[in-house]
Amino acid sequence: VLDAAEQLDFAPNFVARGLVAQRTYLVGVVVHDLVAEYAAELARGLEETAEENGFTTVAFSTDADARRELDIVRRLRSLRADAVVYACSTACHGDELDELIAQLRRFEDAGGVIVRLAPHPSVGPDASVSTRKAVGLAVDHLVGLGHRRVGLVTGPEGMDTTKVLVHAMREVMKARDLTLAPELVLATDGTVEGGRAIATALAAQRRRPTGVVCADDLVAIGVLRGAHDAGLAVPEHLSVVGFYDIPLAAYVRPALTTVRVPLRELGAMGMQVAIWLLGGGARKGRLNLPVELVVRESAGPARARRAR
Amino acid sequence: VLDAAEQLDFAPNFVARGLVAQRTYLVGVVVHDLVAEYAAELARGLEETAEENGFTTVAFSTDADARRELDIVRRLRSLRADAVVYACSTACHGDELDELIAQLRRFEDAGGVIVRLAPHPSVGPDASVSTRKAVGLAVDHLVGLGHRRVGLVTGPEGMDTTKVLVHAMREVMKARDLTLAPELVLATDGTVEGGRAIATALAAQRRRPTGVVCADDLVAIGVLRGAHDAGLAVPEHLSVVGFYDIPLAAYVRPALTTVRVPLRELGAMGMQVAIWLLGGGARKGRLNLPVELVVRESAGPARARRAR
DNA sequence: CTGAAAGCGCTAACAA
DNA sequence: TTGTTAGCGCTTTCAG
Repeated sequence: VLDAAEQLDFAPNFVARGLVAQRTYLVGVVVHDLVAEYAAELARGLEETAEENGFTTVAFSTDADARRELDIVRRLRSLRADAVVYACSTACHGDELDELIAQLRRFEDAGGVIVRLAPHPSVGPDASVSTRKAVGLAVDHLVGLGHRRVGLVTGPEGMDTTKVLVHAMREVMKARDLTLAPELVLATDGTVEGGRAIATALAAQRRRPTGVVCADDLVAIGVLRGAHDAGLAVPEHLSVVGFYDIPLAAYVRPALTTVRVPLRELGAMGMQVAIWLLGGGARKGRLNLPVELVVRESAGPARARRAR
Repeated sequence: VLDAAEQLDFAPNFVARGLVAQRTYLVGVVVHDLVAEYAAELARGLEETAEENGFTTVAFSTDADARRELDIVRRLRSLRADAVVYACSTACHGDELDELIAQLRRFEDAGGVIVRLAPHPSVGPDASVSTRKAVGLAVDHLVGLGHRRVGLVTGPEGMDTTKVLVHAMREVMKARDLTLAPELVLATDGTVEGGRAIATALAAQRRRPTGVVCADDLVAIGVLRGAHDAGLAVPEHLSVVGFYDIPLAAYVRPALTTVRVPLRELGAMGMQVAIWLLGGGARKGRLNLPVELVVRESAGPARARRAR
């Protein structure tokens, strides 16, 4: 019998197995946008360790849209995914947030495991990096280069990640006897285009920062482009520091100085936590992965600017 | 009863439904690397229309590795995915290719649907763009700018996509009374770094092309960087044309002149074909989506070069 | 038109 | 050890 099975190259039906075992070996991965390189890196890290452990990942993009986000949890519930790992913060507010929390609770009540790689409503991440440390690295680099007026280019206002970032930046600046004036917090929609637009706006400003740290490398690349188009030389007139160190960061011009986040490892970590929890393990405290400054070309010494 | 269900926000068990319906509503998506922006765009296109039709996509990256590729088909068979759409050509050769074909046949024998968005062993794609037309657009642009020695930067040798590309280029050049000399076919591993490396090599060459068309935008961005580092100005000393028009193409410097492929639409198309086939529809001929040249900054007029 | 029963492919518990 | 059976949550069929 077994020989026959082998000969036919029999592949056991995971669906049926899942039905009886009450385990589908499916784990959902939710990101804002799979097209963003850092999200894809994270997804790959998740996929790799999932695969090594017999799990299959199913990725969903929310597009930072609350409705989509809600739909996704429903689908995950329908699929009876064993776990879901959130690689992005939520876009839900008010009623939608309540709804999301309710759905998530139902998911957990049904035995589902949730792990967070980003801040989520009233819950910190299970694994992440210290935003404070990362921002500290960026600011120290800039300050070391003589910058005193340093700004922060953020993603969408209202997102938890943005709030955490702004807060960390404020703290870090304060610790260095610098202040993050309100006009130094530059909000964007979190896209490359948003970065480009903010750089254009910056170029027209009289008292602009001499250096900025960006919420992520994509936005930073947009800033690079916008600055160039507006005749603002990087790093001579504006220093920019990115976040994540995506594969392309070393290839743009000027090459991006950025704070490296070990995205693959973070994904791997997240999946390990999910598997551990699925195996009945207790939730441990937050795991922090190390960050590291990667010095390239986009940040340089501050130059005295004369009044126009 | 229904009221109670609604109140409990009941989510039907897709797994169980799949068991009886012999439909899992799962469709596999296989790409070389989800981190590559064009692959992610394609995946998003697939995901979107899948979702609209009640299907869920499960993405897998092969890393252009034959073993992984084989594993993926097995998993897909185990999962009883309704369909699989190949967004990349195969990395299998010889025995592995035979094995792959056998696995694929078993998948189909079990009622699975396969759709191809890239050339596959002895089978053309179900939906794609005309490589010839795309290459023609690129070459015509370069020729129109006065280039006569134009090279081709390819992905890995041996891949079907590479073969198709080289063949198309040869045809196109011939039709313009130009020849694609062997030394004008520059093979890379298909990564950004590969592009950078080839540009470095090019810079050291005496009789190098004045313009190159690249297998994809990522490689092209690598070329941009490598050329710059080697003191080769783009487009003054070297014109480069990319392929796909990924979101970042407009933001690198110089902004990439490229042949736009409607990746989202292609993904949507692919999923529609899969759904059509799943519904018992007959396989139609190959669907071709339009390509379009996007002129930006990386290709410029050819300049007479004096012998060194 | 509503309600009971059979069965999808597997696993786990039990019987031989 | 090996073989049999019940049942996972649904859908579909058939009887009421």
